[in-house]
Amino acid sequence: MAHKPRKEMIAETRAKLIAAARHAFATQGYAEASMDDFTGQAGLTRGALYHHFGDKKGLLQAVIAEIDAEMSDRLCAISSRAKTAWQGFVDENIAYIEMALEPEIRRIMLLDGPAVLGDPSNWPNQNACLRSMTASVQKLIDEGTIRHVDAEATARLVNGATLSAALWIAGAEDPEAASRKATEAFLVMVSGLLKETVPA
Amino acid sequence: MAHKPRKEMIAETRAKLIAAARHAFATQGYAEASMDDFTGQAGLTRGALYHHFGDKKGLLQAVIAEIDAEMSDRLCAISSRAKTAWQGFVDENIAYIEMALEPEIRRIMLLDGPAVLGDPSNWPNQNACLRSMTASVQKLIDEGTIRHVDAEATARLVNGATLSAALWIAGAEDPEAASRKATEAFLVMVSGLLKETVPA
DNA sequence: TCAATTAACATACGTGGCGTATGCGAATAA
DNA sequence: TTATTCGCATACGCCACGTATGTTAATTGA
Repeated sequence: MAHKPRKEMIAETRAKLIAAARHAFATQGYAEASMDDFTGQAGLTRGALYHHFGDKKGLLQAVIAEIDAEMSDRLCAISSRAKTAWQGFVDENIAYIEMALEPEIRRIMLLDGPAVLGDPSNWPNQNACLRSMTASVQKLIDEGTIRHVDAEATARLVNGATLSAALWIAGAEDPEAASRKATEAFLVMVSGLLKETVPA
Repeated sequence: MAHKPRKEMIAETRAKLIAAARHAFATQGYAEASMDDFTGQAGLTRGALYHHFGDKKGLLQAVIAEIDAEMSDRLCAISSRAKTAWQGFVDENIAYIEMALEPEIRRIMLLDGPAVLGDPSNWPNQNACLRSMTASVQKLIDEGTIRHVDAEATARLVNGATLSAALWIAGAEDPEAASRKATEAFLVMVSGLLKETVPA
């Protein structure tokens, strides 16, 4: 049985650490996740972790970068399927709410991430989600669908609204009902961005 | 020099612990704040802390309850000064953004609080801010100023938007400009809630 | 009024988690 | 071949948290 090439082994180690940490962070939370525990479950030790990621925060950054990329992919796929840019914008935000309902994303991206690394807007090379959302808004401005507002500020506002809605729904006694209410209220609110009355 | 009555001594101990923790949490963050350190600075030990608050989380809850009450007071004062309910609603949200720019509130209420205690909407007897915001929205619905949306969902959405805006502004290279952009975009967005075109 | 109990803390102890320093084998470079 | 770097494991010390155990003063109750 031939051994794998060295480069592959290293990449595999990194991947195993990220996967183990991702699972531990999602289920127990960042603070409660013991590095000894989840490195052990990956068949490694903290030595490998410190070598590759520097410290616990560094590993969290790597986990966040991975999840962020996945979220961005999913959002892009959704908005690209829409017939109009506006519908794509709306779909993207509804999808964001649904993603934020997934425990892993809520825990890591919305709760622990900001607390440990600071606000997402200061994360250097990730938050592809925000960039994608900003691009969508800019597109709507350029094609004249919505009013001439600042794209980045609007993207942040809308994103914060959906995020907050998701947290609310997740904790609600009746998530189904909360989801419907939130979606409806969201559509009404963002209709203020439109130049003319909402077409749909 | 007569000693103070017993009840007062106890209340004083609690107040000293909360004040010391509040300062430590705000400046160093919840995770980095050592209980030995800030109880010592208050002239006490961890024994007093565990007796009164159970554990570190319990103390954080007390700190959050205090700050939440202060924020609620400030917001109520602002909205009550406004000429119309809509103007009060807008003022309240602008004020919320400004409050969220204060490092103490950002750190404790917006970053560490949710990470440690879970989302604010699940906090039992606090988040008076949210209740006050919900009441404002309900009032606007009742008087026919805004469309018939769910008050709580709308309050959450709007609050999340302002929160996100504040975090963005705080981390922006040019906070002044960011603040102006965010405020303008906010006004445009929430105008979607109005039944008729924005009066101001 | 005088035990007995409880409240309000302080002290002491054990444990676990983190970071760093060190070691070691394998791969690469010289 | 030797030297050096790389990839990881092992070993150590420290600090912080939680708990168990005092200790003193106030309160109860008979």
